[in-house]
Amino acid sequence: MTMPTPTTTRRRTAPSSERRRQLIEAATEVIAETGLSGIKTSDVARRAGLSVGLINHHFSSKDNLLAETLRHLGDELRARWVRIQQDETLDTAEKLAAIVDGMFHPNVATPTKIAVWFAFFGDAGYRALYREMAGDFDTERSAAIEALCHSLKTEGGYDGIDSEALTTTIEALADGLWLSMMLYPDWLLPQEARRRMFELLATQFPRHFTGEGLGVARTDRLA
Amino acid sequence: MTMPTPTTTRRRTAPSSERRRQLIEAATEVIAETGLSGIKTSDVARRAGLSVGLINHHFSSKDNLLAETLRHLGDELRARWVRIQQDETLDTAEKLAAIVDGMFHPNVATPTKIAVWFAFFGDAGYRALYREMAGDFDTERSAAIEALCHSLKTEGGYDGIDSEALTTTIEALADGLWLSMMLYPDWLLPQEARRRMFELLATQFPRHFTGEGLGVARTDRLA
DNA sequence: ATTCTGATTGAACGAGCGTTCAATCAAGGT
DNA sequence: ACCTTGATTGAACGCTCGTTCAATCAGAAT
Repeated sequence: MTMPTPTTTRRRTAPSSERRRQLIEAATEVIAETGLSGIKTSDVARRAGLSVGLINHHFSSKDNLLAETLRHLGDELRARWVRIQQDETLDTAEKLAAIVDGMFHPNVATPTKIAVWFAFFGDAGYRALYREMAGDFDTERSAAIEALCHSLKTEGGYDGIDSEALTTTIEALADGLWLSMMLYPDWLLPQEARRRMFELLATQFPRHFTGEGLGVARTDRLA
Repeated sequence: MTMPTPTTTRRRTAPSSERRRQLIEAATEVIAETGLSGIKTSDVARRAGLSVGLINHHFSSKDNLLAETLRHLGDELRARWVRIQQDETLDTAEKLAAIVDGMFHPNVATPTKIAVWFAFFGDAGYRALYREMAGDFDTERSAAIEALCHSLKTEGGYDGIDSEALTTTIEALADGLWLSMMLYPDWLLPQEARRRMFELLATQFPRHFTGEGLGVARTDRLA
């Protein structure tokens, strides 16, 4: 029935979903390189190897393409997080460790993606969009981390822990480490940043964490 | 000699330095409101109550005005920091506390100013400019904090402190708290953020700090 | 008063860029 | 073969700014 694509010829048409993916990927790279203030539709099109008209055909406007780019980035992070949340085989400390690992995973904490996050954070014109798209996720994740801290406190018999305050600190430290990685990528590597996170956890939950990760010998099972 | 300015009439000319100040202030506000991607010379001029021509007269270009705006913000922070560094009456812990206080001082950690910092961080097109202008200061301050941590470690008899790692953590936490204050200003107030900083210090140097600030009863002497 | 200097204005200009759309093409259905 | 549908192209269009500059003005000096 369906003809196999002619082997050597590059297909000149593709389903909408693939073109959208290509354009979002190109937009991601261009935002990381030129910033939201400098991005041009012609640059994105050239990067994707497609014509400018396709942007408006598949996204109706440049602004919409940017919005979808942000949404795509958020979905990726959310999916990773949901997978952790729903994993019944993980105990409290393991979930917390998995969340932290997720934030500094090589597929997430790439220079390009971090730059795009901060581009949307940093530009007041797009910040409303960010809050609209990521705000719910931020608060959900916040609540989850707080619940985990609280469980660890009661289960582990830790006193004097303020779960809410600690959650703020954990998230802020993660954000700040991301910023450092972006500004001085040669000076702070994701691996090192991850260690700073676990050192913080180790000061609060010394019987569960070390600077390396989980205190109990256990390899990461999560991608 | 010099005529006193006519009392009720608003002066129609002013020295270059004052106009520059006015325009930088207006630019700061407009960047915070519209972002670097949305800023227009006409908006800045209107905000300052002056005409567009003056921007090019006093700054030669929009880009240059933005660069000077960033420089002005940096100078302010630097001045505060230098004053602390040179204050002979402060001991090690006091200096560290003063640096932290400086980062969350009401004149520094305003929503507007934080937004401008992140605007320059976040836009790849201006990030080179940021590094050029603030990079030296960043490394100087980093070195100073590390030296203070190291002193506190030896003077205070604290073991197992990695001054370099701790410095990274301190700075990253501060940056991350700034980000949280910007994204969710109603949820995280500077006062609260400051407390998170001192709680971190208290976990590392418990005989010198509490979550409130310096462990030894002592009011801030630094503005 | 007159002149000189530098500040100030804002309309006009022109480059840059997002968007449109008529024409073309690929591929599947009949 | 022919038709239909949807993808694709990129030149052309028009709007949005950043910049310029001739004209005006304020204030000081002579």
